[in-house]
Amino acid sequence: MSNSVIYWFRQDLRLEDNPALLHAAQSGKSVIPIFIFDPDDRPIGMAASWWREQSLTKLGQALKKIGATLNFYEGRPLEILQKLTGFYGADEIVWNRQYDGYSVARDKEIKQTLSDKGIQCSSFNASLLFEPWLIKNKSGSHFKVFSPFWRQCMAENAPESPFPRPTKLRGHSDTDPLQISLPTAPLSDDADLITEEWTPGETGANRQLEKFIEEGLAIYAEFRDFPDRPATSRLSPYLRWGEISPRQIWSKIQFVKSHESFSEKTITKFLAEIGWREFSYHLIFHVPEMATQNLQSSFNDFPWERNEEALQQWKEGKTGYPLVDAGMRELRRTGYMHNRVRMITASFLIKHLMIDWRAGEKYFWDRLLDACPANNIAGWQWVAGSGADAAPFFRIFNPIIQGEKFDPQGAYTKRFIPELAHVEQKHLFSPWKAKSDTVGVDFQEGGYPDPIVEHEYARNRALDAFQQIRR
DNA sequence: TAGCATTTGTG
DNA sequence: ACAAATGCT
Repeated sequence: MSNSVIYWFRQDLRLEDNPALLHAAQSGKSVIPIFIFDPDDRPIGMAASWWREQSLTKLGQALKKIGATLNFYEGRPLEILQKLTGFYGADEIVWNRQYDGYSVARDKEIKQTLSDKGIQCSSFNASLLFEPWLIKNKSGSHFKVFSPFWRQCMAENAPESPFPRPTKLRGHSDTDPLQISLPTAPLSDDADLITEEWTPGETGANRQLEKFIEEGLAIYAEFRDFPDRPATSRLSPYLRWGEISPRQIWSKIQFVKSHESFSEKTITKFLAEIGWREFSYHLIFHVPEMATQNLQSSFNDFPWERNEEALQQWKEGKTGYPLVDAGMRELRRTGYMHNRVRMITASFLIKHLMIDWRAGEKYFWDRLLDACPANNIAGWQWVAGSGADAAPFFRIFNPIIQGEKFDPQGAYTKRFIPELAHVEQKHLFSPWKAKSDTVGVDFQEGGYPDPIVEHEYARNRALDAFQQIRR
């Protein structure tokens, strides 16, 4: 009586555009939707855990409405799946693919082991517009540079349309003894702003996309780099857990493009950012070692500084560079950081403090709501210049100029650094110059710090280091 | 193969 | 204007 199918949720916490779930629903079998807390997965941080708990709760409710119950487990997926197929007499397991090294290896082992025992394992693409193995350059290998990669993607057939949400699932009335209840993931007190502007879950994701199209898309190309402007999509945490898919975003944007009057430029620019996400997954799939190793091996000789004190000051937003500190404090309090500021804070850690990008990557991973196994790694390597498009001094951001350029009113900076609320704009990004004036900045013990490193000195030191590792 | 591209800063 | 290296066609 093999008439049930196990649906394994991972990073696809939605019902719509979910090919594996649709496949399960259409099989006619009873569906057992499960989520497994895998102890071998890279541990996620507090904010991300909170998000996942919220999202899983919503998912469970949505599944209930269409007739199925979401079950939770903790342990090695292979063992759990093996036991569950036995318990439920399931002859099939379905899931949507992941692309990082650990997941690929794990899923492959599961597929092999269980297929040998007569369990059919089917996987689907639910989180990318283009499968990484389908995009190749003229010499037949994977792209290492974004622009030609995305150009090639755009030359491919348009991505598939989103799959419809299943309207009814045949549930299963039995329960098994392995189940656990969904662990709660509370937030600490200093993360007070995290819950303010987010609604995790599929409904929240779709609302966020609507909101972005209404309020952000038109000004996206012009203002996406201004952290005080509501011009970015803020879809990253939803994309992280698959509460919305790139296909859904793509299709919605195509619809809007043909029905409303957005400029070609702003739409192209936004879709290219979805493209950067695709590119990150493409890279991590083809070069899984990049999670811990420099893409460019010459970087293995880079003279990184070991400086725990500076690393800590960076983490706490106490470097003395207002825009860097504002970004790091935004991250600490909200679990989010604006994209432009991510590049600036990352650049500061790597170039100004000469601290290994992996230390920064880990901290972002631990703190970000949207910490993504592909984007976080690729983003840090991009800033480090340890990838194929290395261009070191193209990417030593001047934190003072960046502030003046992208936070010209100082609203973003002052929001997260109240100590600087009364500094006049011309000194906001170099407040040490205002010291002699009576501008009301407290530089005393516990007040706003002096720069922990001088910009010009740091820039030259970094350039020398890059010179050292040149072949 | 030579030209193009490449989320910038400095003088 | 110039600071460089690499991938790509």
